[in-house]
Amino acid sequence: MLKLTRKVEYALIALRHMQALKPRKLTSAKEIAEAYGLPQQLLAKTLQQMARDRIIEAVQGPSGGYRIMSDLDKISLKDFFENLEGPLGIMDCYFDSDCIQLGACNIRTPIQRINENMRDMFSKMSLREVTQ
Amino acid sequence: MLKLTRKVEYALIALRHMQALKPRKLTSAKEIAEAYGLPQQLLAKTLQQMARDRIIEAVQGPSGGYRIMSDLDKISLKDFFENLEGPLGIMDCYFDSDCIQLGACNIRTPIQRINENMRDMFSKMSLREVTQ
DNA sequence: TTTAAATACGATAATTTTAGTCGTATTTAT
DNA sequence: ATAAATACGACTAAAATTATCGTATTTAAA
Repeated sequence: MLKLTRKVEYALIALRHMQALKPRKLTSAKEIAEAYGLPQQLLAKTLQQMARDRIIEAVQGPSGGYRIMSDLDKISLKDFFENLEGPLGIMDCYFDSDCIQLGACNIRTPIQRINENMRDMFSKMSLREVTQ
Repeated sequence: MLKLTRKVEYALIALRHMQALKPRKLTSAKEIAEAYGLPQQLLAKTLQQMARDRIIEAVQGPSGGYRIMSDLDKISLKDFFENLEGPLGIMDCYFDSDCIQLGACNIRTPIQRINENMRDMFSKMSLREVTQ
């Protein structure tokens, strides 16, 4: 429980892999997928999303690939998680609010408190701390 | 993401409901289900599990029901969550360990660090804080 | 002592979410 | 031109979650 998805897992593995390379050196989705036994296409999508978020840079064409672009110290785990998977919280009544009751619900406030604690905690951890 | 399940949600709603009652007053699964529009049977299972964990006490027979039994101050959210849903962590390679790679995996240590932070955070919050 | 209202709980069905694949387009070094 | 890479929407498969069903047990009260 309180699990995050494979997308995040693959993203972390890829970032850690890239960080071990010489700066500016490119690596491809194929390379990473083979090195860690990950599904290449799914990994590729994750890399593409990180590229959109400008965490990594994509270079197209043969001998293209990806490389780290941002300063990972400056990215919080909270932002990283939320970029990949949307808002971070233990229940989603705060985001899609299609919950019928709301009126009757007696745990909105406490849940909000937990969410804040969690977001706060992940705001204070940098992506670097995890990938280094 | 990082969501917890309905079981926990229903448990919190029920606890909060019980806490608003006079001490030792019983309330039934049916009563709670109707008050908050929850599926009665699923709620009942959750209550039964809490009863096994001795957070609440079950009284059988007609005019039976449940009432709070423990001092909610003394129960951490971590224990509460884990009783209901098993070990708390953002990935489960630490629990079922049927992960094929392990050797190749490069994020075990960082993930462990995140898990520890999270468990630590929930260890420091009491169930009472959430239900009061 | 029968009845009815409650808990107890394993098994199964339905639903939703997550994970993974496919197909095709685009880019670009060689 | 070709081939190797990224880009990405649509779709399928698998897994996890949520909900229901059926039946047993307990026990207060008529």
